[in-house]
Amino acid sequence: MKFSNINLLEELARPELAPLLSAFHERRYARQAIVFSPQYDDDLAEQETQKPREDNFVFIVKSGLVRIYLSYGDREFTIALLKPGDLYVSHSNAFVQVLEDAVLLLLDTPTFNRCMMTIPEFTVSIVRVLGGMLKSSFSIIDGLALRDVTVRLARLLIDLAHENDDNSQERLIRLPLSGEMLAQTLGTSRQTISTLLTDFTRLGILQKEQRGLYRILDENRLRELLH
Amino acid sequence: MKFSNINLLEELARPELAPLLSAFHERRYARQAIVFSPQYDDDLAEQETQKPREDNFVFIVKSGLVRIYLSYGDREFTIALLKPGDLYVSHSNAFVQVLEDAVLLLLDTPTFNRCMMTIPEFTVSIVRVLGGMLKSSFSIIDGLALRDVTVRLARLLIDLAHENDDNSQERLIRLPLSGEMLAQTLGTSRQTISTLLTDFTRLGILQKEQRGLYRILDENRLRELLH
DNA sequence: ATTCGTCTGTCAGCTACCCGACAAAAGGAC
DNA sequence: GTCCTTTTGTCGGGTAGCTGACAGACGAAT
Repeated sequence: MKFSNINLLEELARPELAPLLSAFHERRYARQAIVFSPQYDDDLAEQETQKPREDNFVFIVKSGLVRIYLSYGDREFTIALLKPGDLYVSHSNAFVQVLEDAVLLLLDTPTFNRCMMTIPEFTVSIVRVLGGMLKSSFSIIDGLALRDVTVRLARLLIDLAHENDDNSQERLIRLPLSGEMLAQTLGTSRQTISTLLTDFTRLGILQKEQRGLYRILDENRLRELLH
Repeated sequence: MKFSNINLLEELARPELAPLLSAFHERRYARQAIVFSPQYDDDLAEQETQKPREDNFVFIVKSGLVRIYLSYGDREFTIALLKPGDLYVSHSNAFVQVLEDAVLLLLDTPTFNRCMMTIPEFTVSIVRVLGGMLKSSFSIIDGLALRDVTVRLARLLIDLAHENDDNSQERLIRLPLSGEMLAQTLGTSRQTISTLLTDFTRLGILQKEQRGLYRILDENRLRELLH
């Protein structure tokens, strides 16, 4: 769901990275805007013989919410949601969409490559971000290949509960997306998410406060679902 | 299946990277050896509060075949097979196992971090490798979340056919793993792989030459299965 | 307050694939 | 050649989850 804990806005606020920050171009996008749409080719084997893409890009979310997702026909799978401070490096055929009005700091590829050679601190940050993206991707693969939807949903709920640590006494979870969008994040259908949330409620693990807002009544039992 | 096209052995052969090459320690492993076994904790939410792992590591495969995989109970999912020249940076709870006697060039974390700050060429190579790993991971996620097993197998076969470009007239595919291991790479069961290979054979797409060796009779029809 | 569009819960039929099991085939060791 | 282990192909029953559909709930706009 989220790629990395590194806040690039804080990193770029450091004085030695000031020239780098000035190289980014600020751009505004309205909600639902598709920032990046890959030239998707179903024939994956041909990718090896294609020229390297010249329109790779890097951006940092300054404000808003951005979704990284894969798409095939009418099916979509959300890989990550990016919040302010998050950086994304495009290396694949993933779509980029703004879910809430956003401001992005964009960096063109030649500048990106030059900065990597001349500003080691930046490059190390990029490595850390890529490492976080990789770890998150492995976790997604683990969920899809080795677990079932119940575990994936339980994981999401626990993650969300911990993101709202200021509500730690209440254990309230505000689902950041509609059921349909959550389903796309967990690789399942909206109906299954609805069914499972109802199951968790009947089991006394959750209590629905209102649409999209749940209270965790028994976190230990939620954690038991992880096994 | 494979992470990146970058051959680090060739990269490290460049004169300016000689000090870096000398920092690697050479280590031998017998087939089946587990090189790295994570302290796997089922409770993923706790990972945010854990100390950073001190035993992250980097290695380059000098010879042999190495498998990167995830494991849960008796289920396993293979993320990648590394061949000579491939580099792996551990950032997650993946296992590392030697499938064929291997020689690895290992780099400890402090040296790794120091070299990243002092040798920009190395850092850029790391970024490119991580980018390749990420792209490959996205492709795996795409296959697991948005496609079915037929597509995943067809992709694998096409990839393998293109890796053996020296046999381009023959379109012979030597499966590098047993049916069971292939199933673990595609997130399915051995029986399903067997059934699908038989289906492809009955459809006139493949012809079985011997165990583990197939000829592609109709590559266009194999590619049609990708849609 | 009303209307409309989106979201949600539920249902029943369907399906892609799993799983345990067994027999046959294949390859390697002796 | 024999023996043993691993691999492979096949079968039939079972299941996690999908899918289309419908009605109700909810929130925003007017």
